[in-house]
Amino acid sequence: MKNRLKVLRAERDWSQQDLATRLEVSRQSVNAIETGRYDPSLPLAFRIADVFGLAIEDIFLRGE
Amino acid sequence: MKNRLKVLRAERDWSQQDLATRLEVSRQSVNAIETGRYDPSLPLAFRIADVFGLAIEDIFLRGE
DNA sequence: AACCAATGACAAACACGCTTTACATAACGG
DNA sequence: CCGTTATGTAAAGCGTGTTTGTCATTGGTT
Repeated sequence: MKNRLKVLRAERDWSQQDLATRLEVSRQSVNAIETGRYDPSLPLAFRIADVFGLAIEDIFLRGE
Repeated sequence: MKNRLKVLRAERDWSQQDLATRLEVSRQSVNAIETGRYDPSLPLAFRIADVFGLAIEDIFLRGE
């Protein structure tokens, strides 16, 4: 499942560690999700959406 | 994570098995999600949203 | 009463999400 | 050159998501 995390981080000038801290997950989790190695759980997806102030559908893309 | 699956099924008069078939998952998965025993994966949450023609945020509730 | 559909729940097994620890690389400022 | 920051990846371990199989209960039908 593709996502726009890298771009959204860049827009805010956040490192993977910055985002991980805000989400209260490990940096490796952010990296793994961002590089598509796995998808976040639904609760984590909600936290990600909250951190960026967007809907889940605006961050994670249905394609593939 | 609370959800509105039971109501959404009722509105459409679908059994848990009907929904499971549309989602291509087991009936037990639908039942477990519906009764709150666990949350679906993000890809499954997207399929659920698609089946009902709603946004994930309109089916799964942030509270608790 | 007997039957069947729908629902809820449990167990065992396997795949996946997420953790920590660790290592490697590239880019930057002293 | 050295130290620091950012990123990608890997292994081991734990908890969760999903499956198949099974059982019990409830409500409706015949």
